[in-house]
Formats: sequence, structure tokens, C-alpha cells
Amino acid sequence: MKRTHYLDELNASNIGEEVVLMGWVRRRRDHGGVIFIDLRDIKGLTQVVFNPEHNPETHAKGHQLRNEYVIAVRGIVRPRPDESLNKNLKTGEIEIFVEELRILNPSKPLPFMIDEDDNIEISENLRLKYRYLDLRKESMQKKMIMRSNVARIMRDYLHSSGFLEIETPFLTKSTPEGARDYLVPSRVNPGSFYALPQSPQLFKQLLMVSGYDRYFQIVKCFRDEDLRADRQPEFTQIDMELSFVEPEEIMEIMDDMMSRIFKETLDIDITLPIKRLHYDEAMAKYGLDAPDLRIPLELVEVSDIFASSGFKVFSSVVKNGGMIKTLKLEGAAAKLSRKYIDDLTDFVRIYGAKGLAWIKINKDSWQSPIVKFFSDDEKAKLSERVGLKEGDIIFFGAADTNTVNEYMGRLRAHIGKKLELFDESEYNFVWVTDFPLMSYNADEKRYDSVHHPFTAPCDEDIEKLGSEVEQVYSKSYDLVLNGSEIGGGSIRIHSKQLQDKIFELLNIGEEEAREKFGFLLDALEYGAPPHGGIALGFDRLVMLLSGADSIRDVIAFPKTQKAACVMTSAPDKVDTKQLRELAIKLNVIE
RNA sequence: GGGGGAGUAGUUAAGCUGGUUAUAACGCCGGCCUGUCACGCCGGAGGCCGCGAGUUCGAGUCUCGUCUCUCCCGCCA
Repeated sequence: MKRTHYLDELNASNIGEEVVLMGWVRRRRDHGGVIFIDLRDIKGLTQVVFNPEHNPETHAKGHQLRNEYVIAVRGIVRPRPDESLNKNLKTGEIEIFVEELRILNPSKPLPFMIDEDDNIEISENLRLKYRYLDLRKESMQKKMIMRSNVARIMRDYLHSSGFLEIETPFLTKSTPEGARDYLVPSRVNPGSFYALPQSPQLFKQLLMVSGYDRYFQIVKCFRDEDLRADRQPEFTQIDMELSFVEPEEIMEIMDDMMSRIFKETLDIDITLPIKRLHYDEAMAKYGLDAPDLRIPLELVEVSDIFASSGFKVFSSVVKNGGMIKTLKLEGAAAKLSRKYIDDLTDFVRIYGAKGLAWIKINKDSWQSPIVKFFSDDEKAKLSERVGLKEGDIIFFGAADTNTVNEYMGRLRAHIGKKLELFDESEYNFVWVTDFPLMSYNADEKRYDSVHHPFTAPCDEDIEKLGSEVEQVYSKSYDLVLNGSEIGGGSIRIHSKQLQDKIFELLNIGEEEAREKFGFLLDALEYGAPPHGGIALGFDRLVMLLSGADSIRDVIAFPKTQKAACVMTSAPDKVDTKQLRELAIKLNVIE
């Protein structure tokens, strides 16, 4: 028998045709007499009917069917009786009267039901152990289809925009900085290791030197760091690099591509161009470099007001170069109980806050544990700066700049969600641009790249590389969707001299630079064009598009939080023979 | 490395301040049922209460340890 139709294709126009359908038994409704089977495949659902009057032989065989049996049926498309039409089903006008049934494969009862009730969440461990069954669920199939569609849209778009898809190696060289590498031992070169790429960064830059002009790749990247709801050790990037471009051109291409993806997958129109926000403004107003702009709250700095305050907690912070920022919630004073504020205090402690001061603006007085330390002048200035009205509540963050921004930024996002201050179904994009080039690493007594060591500084800041390194901005841009960074990139350095200078600031010695990046430094001297690029987190993007709570839900075979696969039980021990071939001796205490 | 949550039939859960035979729903098995689509009705099977110690006359319940899953901090150029 050869399948003639998928299970979403038949309707009233097919009545009378003989068809052959194949799929899984989603559910049987055995009335003793007539038997109804919902037959399911990747496309949809069609009801097939075993009727003892129509065909006693197949009807008898139909009694054997159980959930998830794989079957083939040959039968006639019949109209359903008027009272039995199912409007919720695409194929609900018709049903198949079975002439012949073949059981292609029976199925044991499943460890969990495929025909899911969305309210029942099967333990993730079990889902992952039987991932092939979990993926059979309609909700998972929808996500995988969405993922495939997004990849297709991107490929189509990039090909039509002159990009070439070029593969780069997975077995490559370990590089310093960045994430921990996954290592692969070399049998042919005992004692030497490949590293799996954290990104194809250097290869794509070299392709620009080779003159390919526009490159892209949908590519796996590997980082051996601890996992999160949105982080997997192997994940997929849409990686791109372009020659002879400035940031604006790259952002325009991304704007265009994103708007197509959202139009074609969710039928949502993105307002173009996507808003551009300078890094400094993002940090000032939102405290985070990936702000969720759907939340209608902004932080306000008040350090100057309390610089010489009698309230030592504040004034000493300012004296030590720290910062005081406020977050105001209009009219929320009555809504927030003492318990609620205590919970918020616990929340900000996670991010290094020592406490969370607050003031409720009541009708006759300011209610607060700290306001008694404020002078009238300070109160007046505060009220004016923040725009306080009766019924408002404000929170204060006071600490070193990084800590304040971190926890007040998180607090803003946290409160925004908890108090439902915005429409969660909205999609809000923003570009955050011009990140600092480097930040000082006090532990290591050197500078670290904020993006990566190949990022170009802004032209007007290059002079400052000598003395005011932290005042140097970079030609960088991150794409942020609803408070999640979904991509980032930069214009790269194409001058050997400048690259040398950067390595020097990063405390990567000439010899080490030579050893680790010699091939890049050489390449820069053979006619490297100005170039830049971007990489998008494909899994995260699909996660946001499909409304998944976890990156694991948009990856067919993901790892658990301990970076294991419970289906295959990888990672696993290997034979001593294999280890010997690789010249590896284990030093693990059993 | 650290902090929180979870682990009880195949599944999802209930099981209070420790107490006699550990419940329910769905699923599974058997029977009945000719228009269902979460079919219905009747009956049945199914448990190392994650694992290991301890406290106790007695532990699913309390204590400690341990494993697994999960959320977060650190980490993730």
C-alpha cells in the first residue's frame, strides 16, 4: 500500500475517493459496534471508522488496535452525519470507512501520554529519557516546525542578500579568554587536543580576508559552562560576517531579516527601524545592557542629592565613587505590603544588594525606615527629581556602580513582571550600541574585552587607548528582544598595529598572541578589508517566537542541567583501549 | 563552588501535628456498548513512598547523608 494523503488533507471535496492513510492511533473509541480511531501524523488528524455492517472482517481486526499503534488503512472518504460534524478539526467534515487495515507496528503502553493535557507537566527527566516520544507530541512538533521555518526564512533571506554559506571546522584550536573549551584529544598527535569552537569568530574574519564579502552559517557552538534555562553547552548561532560595512548597515540587514521572520512565522509587523539605544543610556535608565523596554519604568540617579547627606549609608557610597539610583512605582504604595517589600529585598540580595531602602508617600507623611535621616532640602530635591506624588513608592539602590545597576535593573524587570505593568504578548526589539571596549579586571590586574578582543574601538576614541581605556567605546551592537540578548556583533579590527595594541592592553604578550592568534595577525597584513558581523542565538530566538519557557523545548535532543543526555547516557566512560590510543591516563577517584 | 524547589502506582497529584490495609484521576487489563471525538457503564491489576543511615514501640511523614531533575548566583570573550 502506498500512502495517498497526509492526515490534514481530506475534506468534503474528496468524498467517495478511495484513499490510503498511514499514521499513529491517537485515540480509539470502541463502541463494541462501531469503532472510531483518531489517526495522527505530523500534519494532522483524520477520523477512521470501523463499521461491522460495512466490513465485518476489518471491524474485528480493529478491536486489536491500541494507542500509538502504527497502522495503514485503505478506505473510502465518507461525509459525516450532520450531527457528527467536528468543527474543531480541519478534516471534521469527513471520515474514512475502512476496507483494509494493516498494523504496521504495535506499541507498548507509553510511559506518558502523547495526547497531552497542557495542564499536566510530565517530569522533564522522563520526557528526556523518552525524548523520541516527547517529540511526538503536537506541541513539540510545532516548535520543531517553527525552528525549521525560521532557519529556512533566514537562509532564503541571506542567500538573496548575497551571503554565501560556508562551513568552518569543529575540530579547531583552543583559544584563551572566553568560555571554557570542550576538548577533543588527538590520536594521531598524542598529548595534543583540538577544541570545539565557542564560535567561528576567527574563521569568518579570515573568510573576509579571502574576499568572500558576505558569509553566513547556521552553526553549532560549544561552551563548557554551567547551564541555565536559556543556556546549553552546544547551541546554534546564525553567524554572519560582512566586508566594507559600518554598524548601521549590519543593523539594517538584521532589522529587515527580523521583520520577515516575525511576519512569516507569527504574522506580526515589527516597527522598523528597530530602536537604537546607546549603551550608556541603557545602563542609566534601565541598569542592564539588555533592557526590556516593555516595562514602563526608568531608574533615576540621585547620587548628587545625597553626596553630603547626614545619612551616612548614602553619602559614604557616593564618596567611594558609588551611585544611588531610585525606582519609582506610581500609586503602588498601598499595594505593596511589608512582606512584599521584604521579598523584594531578598530578591535584590541575590545580585549583591545589602538591602533595599524605600519610601511610601502617604497623604500626610513619608513612611520609611530611612527618611528620618534626610534633610528637608534633600527631601525637596528628591521629590522634584523623581516627581513624587501621594501614593507613590520609591526604592533606593546604593552601592558601587556595577552592583547598583545590576540589582536595580533586575528589580525593575522583576517588579514589572510581578505587577503586570505591561503586555507580555508584545514583542519589543532594541539595539544596544557602543558598548565599552574594555573593563578593568581587578582580580587579574588587567583589562578584559567586553565583547571580544577583535572588536574595533570607535574611531574618535582610539587616542584614549593609552590613558583612559575605560572611556573607549566600541563599534558594537547587541540585539535585545523583550529583555533577552538574542544577538551581538561588532566591527572588527583590520589593522595589525591596532590588534597588537589591544592584545597588549589585555595583557596577552607578544609571544602568546603569536602562538594563539598568529594566523590572524598574519592575515591582517595581507590586505584584510574592513569588516564586521554579528551572531544571533538561534535557539533563544525560536524560544521567544514559540513561547517556550526553556531552551530545551526548542532543541530536539538537549542536555540536562548537568550537561548530560539521559536518553543516551552521554557523557559516559570509555574503554581503556580507547584511552590508551589517545595517550590519556585518568586521574579520577572512583 | 553556593542558595532555593521537586522526587509517593505507568503518569499527574493527595497523604495534616509520626499510628493500623498508602488514596484519587488518567492510563493499562477484562467485560458490556452501533455515531463517538476527553465516548459511556461495570470490574480488575498495578507501590523498594528516589537511595542509604539514624531517631522512635512505630517513619511516606522527623533528622542527617546521598543521587537525579529543575530555578537562580558565580561562570558564560
